[in-house]
Amino acid sequence: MFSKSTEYALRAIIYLAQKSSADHKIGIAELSKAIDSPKSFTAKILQKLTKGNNLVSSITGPTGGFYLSEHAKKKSIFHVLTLLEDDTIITGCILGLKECSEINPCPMHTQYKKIRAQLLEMLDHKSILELSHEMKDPKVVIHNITRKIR
Amino acid sequence: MFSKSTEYALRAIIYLAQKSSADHKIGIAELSKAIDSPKSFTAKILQKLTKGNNLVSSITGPTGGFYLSEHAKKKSIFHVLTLLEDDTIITGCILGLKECSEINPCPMHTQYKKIRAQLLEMLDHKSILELSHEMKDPKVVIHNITRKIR
DNA sequence: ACAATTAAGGACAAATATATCCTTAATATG
DNA sequence: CATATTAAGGATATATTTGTCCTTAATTGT
Repeated sequence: MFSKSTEYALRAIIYLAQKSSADHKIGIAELSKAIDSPKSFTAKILQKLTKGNNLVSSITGPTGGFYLSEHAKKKSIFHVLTLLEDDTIITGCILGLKECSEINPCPMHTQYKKIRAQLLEMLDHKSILELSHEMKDPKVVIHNITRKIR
Repeated sequence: MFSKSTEYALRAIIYLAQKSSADHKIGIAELSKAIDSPKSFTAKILQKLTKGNNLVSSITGPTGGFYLSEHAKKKSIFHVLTLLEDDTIITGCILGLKECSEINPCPMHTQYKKIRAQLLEMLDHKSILELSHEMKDPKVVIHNITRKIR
């Protein structure tokens, strides 16, 4: 479905939405451990999201780290996807045809467009913050676990 | 959504379902042109689908080529996916978590499982043949076109 | 000013996906 | 049998994704 990069990004963002704020920043060590992702690689991805796209905020030095502004927490998952230029799932043809459209659809177009609409709904309807609230339930996880919490 | 390999495979299969039979085989040249895919690469993918998985049939020599048996045409798109070992879309977590399940769901699990069910329905409900019938409509395309057919 | 801490950024390494080319094997037809 | 045609298969090339490592810059607290 998504690339590893996108998966790590989404997990990171959801974790940051839940745990971080301007006066409680999260270091890459804690973050990558919490979401079970490769540290340096995740750092790169976060860099991308801080750069021009001020989705993620970051501060260097002691007590520094990453956090999401309250404004950023209101953005949708879909918004994050667009920053990583990975929205082919929503805009592209399921068979990879460039010209597939209402006028000249591929054989799966009619069926797939319904699912695509729901995918977009799922990705764009809730904010990152709302989504992170799922994690108030202790059963809900954002990392690969060994023992299951019931 | 799918890898290039899978996209080519699905387009090829749909084309073969429509155009081929045991006594009308399609050569790789015609096929790759018809579905607008790299010839040799597509040949490799078809090889995979002929090997143990007798989904695609092939005959070498003059009048040879690829075709789908009537039995194969009754298989679903999802069946093709499983042969290419690419069914993570159906079985995997949208955030890439290994342990994501009903017991320990990721924050998107509940929403995504509905969409996943519909994806599976789309991929598994119709046969390749039924799907290829869509192409009886001249507007429907399986390749990248330059001029649009209305 | 100094030392410690943390993200930024560059360089590189490894793995995987995508693609091409050439030779070989099979088979139909004259 | 000879020739032409077609897929099979191996070797290799290229691109992209994923991942690591090391140095630099920024910032904090002493």
